[in-house]
Amino acid sequence: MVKADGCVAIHADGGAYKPLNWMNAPNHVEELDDRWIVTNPKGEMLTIHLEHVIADSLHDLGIDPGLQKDGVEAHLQVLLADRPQVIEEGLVLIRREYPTDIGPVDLLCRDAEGRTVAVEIKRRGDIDGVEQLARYLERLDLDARLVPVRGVFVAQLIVPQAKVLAEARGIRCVEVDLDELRGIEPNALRLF
Amino acid sequence: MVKADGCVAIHADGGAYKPLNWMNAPNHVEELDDRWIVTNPKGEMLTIHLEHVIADSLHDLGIDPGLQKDGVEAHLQVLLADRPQVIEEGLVLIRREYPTDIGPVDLLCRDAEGRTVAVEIKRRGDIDGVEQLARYLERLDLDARLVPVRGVFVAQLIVPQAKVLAEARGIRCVEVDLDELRGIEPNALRLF
DNA sequence: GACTCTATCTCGGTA
DNA sequence: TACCGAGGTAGAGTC
Repeated sequence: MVKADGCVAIHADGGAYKPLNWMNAPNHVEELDDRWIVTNPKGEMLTIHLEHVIADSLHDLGIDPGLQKDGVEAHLQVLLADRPQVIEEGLVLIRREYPTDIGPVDLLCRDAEGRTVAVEIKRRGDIDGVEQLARYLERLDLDARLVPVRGVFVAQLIVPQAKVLAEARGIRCVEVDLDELRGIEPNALRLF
Repeated sequence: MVKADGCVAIHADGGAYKPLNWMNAPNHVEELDDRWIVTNPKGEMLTIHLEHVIADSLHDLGIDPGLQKDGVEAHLQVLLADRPQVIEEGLVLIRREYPTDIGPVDLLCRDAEGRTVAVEIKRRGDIDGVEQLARYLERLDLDARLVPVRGVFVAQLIVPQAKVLAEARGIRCVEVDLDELRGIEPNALRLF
């Protein structure tokens, strides 16, 4: 299996997920008739001899949408989508996971003055989260139906550097408390 | 990726060899139109929602030939095939990897008295290695051209239990030193 | 970016 | 079979 970044994995037809052998990106794959020669900048080399070719196909899978493992961010998103006024008085949800060509915006809303607001939600608000939101704003500003769009960066904790950067980009920062949010959840499941 | 044993791995198109998510065998894959539901006896469930199907192919890759990672046993075999007298004075190689219907014998030799000798080589000599050689001897004794065949069990280290079992089976044990063998190798590559 | 710590770890070795 | 230790660890979280 050769992935988009050029990494190579040789799998057995069973057992664990770990390949029999592999080469991580970055590397260079030279495809000859009877063998592939994979080399990397470290000077390592892997030669794969091809006995029989049963299938050989190539698919462009586009941009990796990324993986969301942590349920906290998703939970925050659900809670805030249900109660956007917690972020800002008068805020109304347009749609959750609003798609752009560089990925989905967590919440797209409209504020009390009818202006479009893009909300990025993180568990912990770091600089890269601000950058991400800034990129989304750039894309959204190309849409005449939405423009002008402003951004709100929401997290349980926002680090000082992220706050500074957000301010410089004209992005508002809001810190929310997950437990408090859960507390005002009307149909919250409770064990005790 | 679904392997022959039924295990399932969901890979991103880049990065590491580790899947984003997976289910090890044994498990059951229910393939519906828009999703796959993987369940295992432990009661775990993984649902894979299919947004787009770009490719879907199935290949029978036959029996897994297994993987040989450790070069030591192979190296020992090459060295000893070249110099069988190290195992026993007067020993002459008939052939390496001599095939039987239950697998190949590492070395088939003839001793000073013209008797056939089957040699099993291991890095570490355990009981199961002795058992393996005993099985080979049983098969070889069915061949009128070779009979009677005796066995020699060769390893860098032979554990006491294996020695006892070998003696009981009339199999001679020989411990060899790989470094010493390399030392007498005539064309050995040397860095110092 | 460097460091630390976990893992549905995986995998091999040994008693 | 069970335990123990290393890994081309990988990957996430933290500072």
